[in-house]
Amino acid sequence: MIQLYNSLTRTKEEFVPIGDEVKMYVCGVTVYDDSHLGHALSSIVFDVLHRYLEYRGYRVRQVKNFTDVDDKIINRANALGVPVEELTDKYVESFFESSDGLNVRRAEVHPRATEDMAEIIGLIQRLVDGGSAYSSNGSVYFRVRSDPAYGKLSGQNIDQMLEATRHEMESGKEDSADFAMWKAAKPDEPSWGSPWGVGRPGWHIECSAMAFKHLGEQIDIHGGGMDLIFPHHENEIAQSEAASGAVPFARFWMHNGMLRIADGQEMSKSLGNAFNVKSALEEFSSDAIRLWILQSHYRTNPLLERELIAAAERSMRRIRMVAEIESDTSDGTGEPVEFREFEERFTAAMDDDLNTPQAIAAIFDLVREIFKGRDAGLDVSGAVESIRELTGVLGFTLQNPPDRSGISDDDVEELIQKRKEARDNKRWDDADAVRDQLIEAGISIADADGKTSWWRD
RNA sequence: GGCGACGUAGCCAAGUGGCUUAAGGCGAGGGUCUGCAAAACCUUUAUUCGGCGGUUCGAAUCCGCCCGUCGCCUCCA
Repeated sequence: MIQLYNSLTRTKEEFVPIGDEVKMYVCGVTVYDDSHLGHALSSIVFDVLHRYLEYRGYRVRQVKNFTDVDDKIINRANALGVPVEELTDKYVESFFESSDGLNVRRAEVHPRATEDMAEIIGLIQRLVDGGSAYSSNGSVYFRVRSDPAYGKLSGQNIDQMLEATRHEMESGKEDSADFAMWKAAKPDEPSWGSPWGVGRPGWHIECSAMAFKHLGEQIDIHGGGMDLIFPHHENEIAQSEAASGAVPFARFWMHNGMLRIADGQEMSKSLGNAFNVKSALEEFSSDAIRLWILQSHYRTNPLLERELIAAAERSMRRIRMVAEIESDTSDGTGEPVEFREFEERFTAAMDDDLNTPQAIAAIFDLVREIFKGRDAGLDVSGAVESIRELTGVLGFTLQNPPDRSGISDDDVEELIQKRKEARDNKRWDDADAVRDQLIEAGISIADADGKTSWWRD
């Protein structure tokens, strides 16, 4: 039984999909810049959920959107003097490059707001017709007080929220708590025709419209960062449920924690301290980044520090080495190493609200068993195969980290051969000189069973 | 002010009433192996879970207070 924490009820609940296929919507990114490790965190968490649900036998249809019309995009495009579409195309592509680099599987659908404009306008129309929204001066607002359940996700009360901050009453709003679903066009902005005049969609409505279009009016899982709980997801719930009458819009609301940066501040784009995914991938393997993230539970706030990713890179080495063992012991003469109990621990941990730290602990315990089994001459092939499968569920590639040494594989092999000759003739000083040369170049070597293995640090 | 999260070894981080006299990883010390290393394995590194009280046969886990850190309250994954 899979249990997931539902932000809506604030408890862990048994996960049972509504239909044959798990319908999962995850809030994607606004495409106006390269993605940073905070986006990577969210992508990796929901990628692992996607993979794990499939591992447990579910079919999954994941939708992850791109917000490609919004103030930040328009401002950035204007600042750069490029057309909005050119900017958004560039960063959609950049997002995919980063995701691919992190071995995040593509969602089944990656819709863009501007491509689903008909559905967005249609949904707004339904809300206007139903009385929960109203148009005013070419804009359309959601009438928040028409929804008695408003605030159920964030635990907020409308009046208390309004007390906290002084709001400029936007002209045309009935109530300052109301939010825009359609914004009347200003000069020089991208705009679309609508029953209320030319304009563009507000932020929240696109997710409701795209979820409806690509998944249906009631979905199993809706995910995103914790920072989206209010107002974004609160508004999505209000709109979606008001339009469809299907309650709840999403059975499970899942929210990943926010990255912490080293000085204790929350990472945020507005602080300008984003750690770019592509530059991280130049330094570390995707596995190291994933391990660093997945060694914390997804609802906590992982600490972003270079040294912690470097530590994860060292940890990955153990797993990679064990995953490469198979050929050495394929004769399988000894007793097989037991691995089922580790798989059971892995599954039990993952079933419990995706407890990846515990699942990873089970993997490391199995790694130790395999090394011990290998040294004792046991048959480790099944256990190694198990390691490959379990690490695959977590999206590890078991590929080496990026090469920063500047030395080719052939050169390394050649030097190792040279060292072997020296060792065969017991010219230890010569052999050690070669080893020092390799270490200097960022290559570590290990002699075992008459063979020398090597890896890049 | 409202809503919420957190404080576990040098560092990261699970565990949330007895199965744990606290997983796993990184780091560090000792040992086995090795020409020497490395890797691997063995072993040591929290009698204790921010502090003080309370509930209980029993608490890191529940309750209260206090100290400290952080997030959200209409930009944000």
